[in-house]
Amino acid sequence: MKLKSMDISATASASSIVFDALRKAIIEGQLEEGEALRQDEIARLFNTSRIPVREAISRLQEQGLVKTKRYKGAVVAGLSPKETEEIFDLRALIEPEIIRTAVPNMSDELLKVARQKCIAFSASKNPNEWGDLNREFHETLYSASELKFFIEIADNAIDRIERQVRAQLVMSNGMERAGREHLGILDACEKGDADLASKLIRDHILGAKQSLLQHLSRT
Amino acid sequence: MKLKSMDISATASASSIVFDALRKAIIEGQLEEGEALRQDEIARLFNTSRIPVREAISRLQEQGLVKTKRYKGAVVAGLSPKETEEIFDLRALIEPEIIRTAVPNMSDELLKVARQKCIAFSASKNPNEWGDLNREFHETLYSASELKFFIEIADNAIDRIERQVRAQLVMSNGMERAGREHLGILDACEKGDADLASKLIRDHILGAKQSLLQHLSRT
DNA sequence: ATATCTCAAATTGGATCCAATATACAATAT
DNA sequence: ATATTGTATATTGGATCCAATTTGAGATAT
Repeated sequence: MKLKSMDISATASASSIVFDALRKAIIEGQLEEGEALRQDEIARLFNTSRIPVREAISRLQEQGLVKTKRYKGAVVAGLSPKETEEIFDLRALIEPEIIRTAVPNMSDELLKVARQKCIAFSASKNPNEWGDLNREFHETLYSASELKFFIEIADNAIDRIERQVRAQLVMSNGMERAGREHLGILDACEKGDADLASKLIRDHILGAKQSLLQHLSRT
Repeated sequence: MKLKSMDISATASASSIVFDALRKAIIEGQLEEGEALRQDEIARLFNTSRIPVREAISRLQEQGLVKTKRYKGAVVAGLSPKETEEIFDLRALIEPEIIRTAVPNMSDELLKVARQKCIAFSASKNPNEWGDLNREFHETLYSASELKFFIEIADNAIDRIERQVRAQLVMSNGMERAGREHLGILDACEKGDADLASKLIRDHILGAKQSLLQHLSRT
């Protein structure tokens, strides 16, 4: 048998497609905070029935991306400044540990990919791309870690504040600073200095928190 | 109006009832690892249709309590020793922070309740009760913290290893040691020593991890 | 004019039905 | 006897229908 195999049973169900699409729309800010998710409307958009939509919404609720009330439906979840701060603090606790365990496992190949993301991030002129590349840079580094639950939690935490982080990147010097910090983190990883990388990630996250909270308090 | 009010709109939906019941059955070990969850069977048990059951299962999947495969259904999720270890490490990172912020907010009333749970835990002869009281003790203390996301994550982490922790409590001196450590933690909270309480919680969790991993490696 | 009370439309929650897939077992061929 | 194929049954995924609840516009009373 020379056929290239592929696991057909792993094909996506309607509900998972809807889930992925809604999640993306929420974290990218295409659906704004407080906006209602109409099951019927979404079902029509995806040319399916409301059943998969409801399953997707219940999963989003479990992830904290939407809030639902019985007989009233789901709305995109928002965060108070205090909640935003807590999410950043959570990241500042979790992600340094991820990096610390990831550094010893980083192959040259992975570091090369990370450097590409890093460069692409700093070079990009497209605000929509910034969020993607920023995230891809972090996730590339984290992927070398074996702490899958830590990564799961970091991913969810990032999901919840992604919209705000994207807004912050657009702020004056948000991009420039992030790009500089990314380079420092990458250097530490390349040198194999896990403690330094860990510390820099922490500073990077706490710095972003400060910057975002200031931004929020001014508006 | 002298009527004691109650939010009728907050009455539980069928899917949330099923979710709660399944979650409880899983973490208490009534459903064992790898066991299949048949939608039809569960629907009959709760005298409902499969729709709410499916929503409940998809939420359980998002919580990591079951694993599902398309067209094959859901089975109760298990953990490898390595995964178990990671969950404990996660707890050892998160819960000390929760306690640290909780201690300054603990009312006398709350401390009294915590002490009751603590005493009841040490006094109980019923293994099934141990798990409940152990958890209630921790959650009582944590409830004084305002870190709701941290608590959310700790709750989920505890959910995932609850079965194993219960098994561990039954082990020789598992109960006795836990009871002793609880007292130490409670004392620190009553004295208002947040740093000490935080450190003791960390030791408590890491000690439980060691004890459980030894138990696992011997069987 | 304002507040209260219908009542129809919109929306969600749940039940029932059909389609797609997996599984187990019998039938057949080698 | 073993391996393969066909087939019936069990089970899940999804569509459609009905019931329960909310919402908002208009009617009515004060």
